[in-house]
Amino acid sequence: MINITFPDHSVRQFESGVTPLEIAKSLSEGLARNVLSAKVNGKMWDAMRPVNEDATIQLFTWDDPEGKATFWHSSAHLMAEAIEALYKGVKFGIGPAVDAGFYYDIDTGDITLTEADLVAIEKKMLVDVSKAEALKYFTEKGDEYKEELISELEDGTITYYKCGNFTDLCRGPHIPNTSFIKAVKLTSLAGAYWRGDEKRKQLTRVYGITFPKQKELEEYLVLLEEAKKRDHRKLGRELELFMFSDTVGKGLPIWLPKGTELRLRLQEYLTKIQKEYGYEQVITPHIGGKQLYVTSGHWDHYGEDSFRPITTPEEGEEYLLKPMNCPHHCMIFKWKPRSYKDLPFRCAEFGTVYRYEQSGELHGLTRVRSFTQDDAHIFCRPDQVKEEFIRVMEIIEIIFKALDFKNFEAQISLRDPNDHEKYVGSDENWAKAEAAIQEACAEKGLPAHVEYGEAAFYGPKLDFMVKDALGRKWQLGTIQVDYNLPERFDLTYIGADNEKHRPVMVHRAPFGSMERFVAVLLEHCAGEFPLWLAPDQVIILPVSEKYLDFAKNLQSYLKKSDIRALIDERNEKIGRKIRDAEMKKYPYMLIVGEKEAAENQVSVRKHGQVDLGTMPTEAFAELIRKQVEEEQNKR
RNA sequence: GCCGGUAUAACUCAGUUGGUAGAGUAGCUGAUUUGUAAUCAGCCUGUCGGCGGUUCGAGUCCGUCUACCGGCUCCA
Repeated sequence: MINITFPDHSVRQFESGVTPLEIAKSLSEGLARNVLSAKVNGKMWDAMRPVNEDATIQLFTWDDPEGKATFWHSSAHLMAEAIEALYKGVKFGIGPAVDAGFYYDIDTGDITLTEADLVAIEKKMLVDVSKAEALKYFTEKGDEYKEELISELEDGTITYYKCGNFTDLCRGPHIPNTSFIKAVKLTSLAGAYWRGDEKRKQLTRVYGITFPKQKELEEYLVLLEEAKKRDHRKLGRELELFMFSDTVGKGLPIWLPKGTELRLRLQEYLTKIQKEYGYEQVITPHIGGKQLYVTSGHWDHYGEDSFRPITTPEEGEEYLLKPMNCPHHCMIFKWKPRSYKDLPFRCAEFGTVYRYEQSGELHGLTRVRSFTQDDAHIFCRPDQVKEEFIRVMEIIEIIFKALDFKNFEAQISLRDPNDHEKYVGSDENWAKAEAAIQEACAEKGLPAHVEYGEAAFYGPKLDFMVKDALGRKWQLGTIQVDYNLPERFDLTYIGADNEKHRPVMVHRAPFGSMERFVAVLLEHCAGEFPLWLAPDQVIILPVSEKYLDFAKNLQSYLKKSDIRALIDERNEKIGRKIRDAEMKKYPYMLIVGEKEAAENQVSVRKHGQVDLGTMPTEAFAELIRKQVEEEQNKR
């Protein structure tokens, strides 16, 4: 007999060799019907795999993320089996579960899969299946991808699965029976490099998702449609915030008047906070001499993947569109001798930069070739680094709070421990910089996960990652500790000992870029901006043309009170004006007719709500002022 | 850059097996003067993404380029 410990710490005895499924059955028939996989002593486990020793056990169903992962992983195998049956001679790479569904990377040889094939595969998948074992199979079959994976596994740890006629090398676990899978949707086809290496062969990746009930698939598809409605590219056009033009060039966003209004509000807000935090604003040119980037190391690292240098016609001098602001700011630091008493020097700029992003990477406002960073560089003494770092974290905290960004992930981006070639600077400096970030996070109590290989070439970063409407992760805010650029630019300050010392740089951008931030903000609020940011805060709706004069007086009064108001002057009925104003998501509607004009009042209607009643115009202006103040002070 | 897909009016989309393009919305004009989510009538709108080819004839078939969409790779 063995002792099985459950998550509630209760212990029960079972025969050695008992399976999780049998354990579930002893608890309840219903549970047994729904168990997909288990965790035994911390290891993922098949529901039908015997347990031979004392163990703690967790049982997973569709309601657990682990259960879903098992379900989808098995679905990937089911799909592979269907593909193998339909297309002879295809070879299989990997087929894992992902956040929403699964994929399988496949070498299809001479065959090109198209979307029509996906339907055929879906059908085939829902026919039959079972499970068993085998191994030399892959060599005999000549599947070099699986062979490579096998060769890296320790002997005795290899498990593999057979699914109908399809046999796979796999760590499992799998669901007890593929009849659990009742609904299949293969969602997309894509190329994917084998093992993520661009130099190796590109396989065909098939994405899909499955469910235990047809209804759940339908609900998922509806949810997807809803998410697409929040797409910032769609909302950006509908709300007239920004545009692109093939003639201007791809990846070069153009901010329309309403989008500019929104962006300026964000910039104003951050500028105010930065003043409180001792920043000084600067402005630098959009181009810089090539030598600047040779010195910084950027030319070495990105020169080939940048816009080509601009040259002067007579002298042939080379200038680069600036891809970042730090070298310019270093020159500002160098401009005059600095004393230890002057530090930290916090140099801020909304700096527009230009980067040659691969054409396939461009994506709405989130990945562009020209964007404006809410950039700043803090030049400080080594003993000030941690405090300065924490003060930047505070600024990011204030901003994320003001905008209700709750679901961000903090990521500590460190060097790739296996590839120091990619980075500049001494190990000693890197160690200091990486330690500073980790200490600051610990001190601030910020939960952050470490990601290796994600550092900038000159230093480690703390990145704030946020997901968009479709679950894609984007880096917004970033703070970077840099011991290297001060050395490369030979920056110095005079210390209390009257000797020269090397300052440390902190690069930071709370929004990241105005473009990406606005994109993610748009998707988060689905275009319903908080009042303080809305390009148009109030729309005045005259009941008929007779009240246009009153509406115009009201508008100029509101504008004097620093409230952004417009008038729907169309010759339409009030119901129509309200409907259109609702669809444009204006935060407030003011309905004015005979009664209001006579008494200098306004009837207030808030977006998404009903009639809020009538109030004097002064009272309304005060209400707006108060709400804006509250929204900006959620510290 | 790579793989797959898409491209028809300002927007959202129809357009059979090749026979020279249509709807709704928006816009414009007029009537109506409106009280909390669509008033009515009329009018206008296109190099069918560009270029080339097949054909008596191409929005439709083929090639190519461009842009966009979904991924991969990259992201100072």
